[in-house]
Amino acid sequence: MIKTPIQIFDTKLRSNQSICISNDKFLRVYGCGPTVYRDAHVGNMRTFLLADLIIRLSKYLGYQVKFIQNITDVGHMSEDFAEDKMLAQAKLEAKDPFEVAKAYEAKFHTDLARLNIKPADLYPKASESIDLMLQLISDLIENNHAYVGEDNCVYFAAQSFDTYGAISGNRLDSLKPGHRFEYTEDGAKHFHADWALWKAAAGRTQMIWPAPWGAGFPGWHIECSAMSLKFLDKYVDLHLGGIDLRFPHHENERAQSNSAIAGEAVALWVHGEHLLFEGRKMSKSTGNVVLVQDLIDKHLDPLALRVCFLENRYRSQMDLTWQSITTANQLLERWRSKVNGWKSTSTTDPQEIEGNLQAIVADFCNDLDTPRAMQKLRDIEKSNTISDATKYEIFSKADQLLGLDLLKAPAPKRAANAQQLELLDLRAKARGAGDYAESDRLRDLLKVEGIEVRDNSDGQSWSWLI
RNA sequence: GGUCGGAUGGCCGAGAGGCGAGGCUCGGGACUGCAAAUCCCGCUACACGGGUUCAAAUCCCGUUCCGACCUCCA
Repeated sequence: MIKTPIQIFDTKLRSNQSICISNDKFLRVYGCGPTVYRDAHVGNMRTFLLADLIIRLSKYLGYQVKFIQNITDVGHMSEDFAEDKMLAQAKLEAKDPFEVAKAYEAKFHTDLARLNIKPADLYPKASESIDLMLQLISDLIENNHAYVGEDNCVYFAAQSFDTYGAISGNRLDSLKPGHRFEYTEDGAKHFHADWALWKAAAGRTQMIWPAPWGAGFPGWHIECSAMSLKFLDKYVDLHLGGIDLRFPHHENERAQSNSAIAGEAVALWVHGEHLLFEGRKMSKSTGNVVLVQDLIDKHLDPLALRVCFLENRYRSQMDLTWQSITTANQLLERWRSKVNGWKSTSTTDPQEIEGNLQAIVADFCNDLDTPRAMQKLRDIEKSNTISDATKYEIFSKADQLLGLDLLKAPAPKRAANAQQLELLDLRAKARGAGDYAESDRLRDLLKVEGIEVRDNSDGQSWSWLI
């Protein structure tokens, strides 16, 4: 057991815990991935960034990591059968459900790359892990944690698992149904809190598989148990996901996994808080869903999002706004421009570099206190005592953790069109001739075009307004 | 009803017993033909009521308000 210096808040124990490498070889990380029935929005990305930050930090400290993230392409059900998300979307797009899943999965990977989120070692798909799940379900029936209902569905017996509720704090007897949902007793479950491991096909014809209990498809929670136990060799050092998954998903997953191996299957449960957009929960019905592509469409660097996320602790709910994104974009541009300017000048101060990096790493190790690390970088940026070359070294090394491409040259400017160039030229001439009334008029016209003109000692320059 | 979190200046947000984080906005100044950018200066806050302490935004007790989850969700 290797105890790393990384401390992270464990939802189950409600306190910071050290991340440990239980097999002495590599950190075993499992993260709940997307259900690929729609585009992943920026809120999803925040959760995926959480895994990236921990993995970058671990690797920076010299540890090996094995990271598994599932792709849910089947079985993520609504209560209502007819509304399986995959199938509903497939119907909407008039495509084969697997085709739909494939398309959204590809987009998911694209968005991760845009945010410099490094890929997992493996992305197992639920649809390709049916055998694993069948085996696990059989094992659970075998050791009396699950039963086949009269409806040919297989249910997990919640009461067979002693510490059910340890993650969320819910107690089985308090989980009385009926507050938010009208609970209808379907008769097949022995207990209201039991959940389906295997759903009988009933009338369904797509995305179903044969099973000992009859054709059907897996429940949502079972895939994460099956995959994490299989691909991480029956023990997870760190399990990640969004806060909403704390209950019931992770509670159920824990019950399944622990029951299967007759022990604790996950050392630490870590949850990322949700994101609001302009003060409200991001949702289709509110109409405020923001995608990574939307940033690109607005000519913003997707990494500006990363800046926003880094400036807020992963464990606090944050409100994202276009204002905060554009501000972050400006910071990114400023840093890149400065970092490039700091390069290849003066001498470095190895002690200064080491001290600052250690302090930044210490912030990361302290439950990913990225806002504090960002602040340290702002201080270093402004310091009068640290040499430029030293600043360059600090920023370039810190970027291994931040993932902001700080060494990249500032974004090349989009070219203006012929008419805009003409206006710029006219303005330069008017100003050169001392015709300020005309040059100001042209500056206003250019502003309408989204161009901001600046006058410098050596003439005019311009940039796009965001 | 149960569970988990919150409440800090105009706004956003750190801090977790004693030194007013920082960012954004705004106001003043330098620079500028004017702007912009940049730099300098300014803006003294911790929901409420008790308590502990030499000292409380921070700890304790109580209250109010807000959000999330409760078998959809990152």
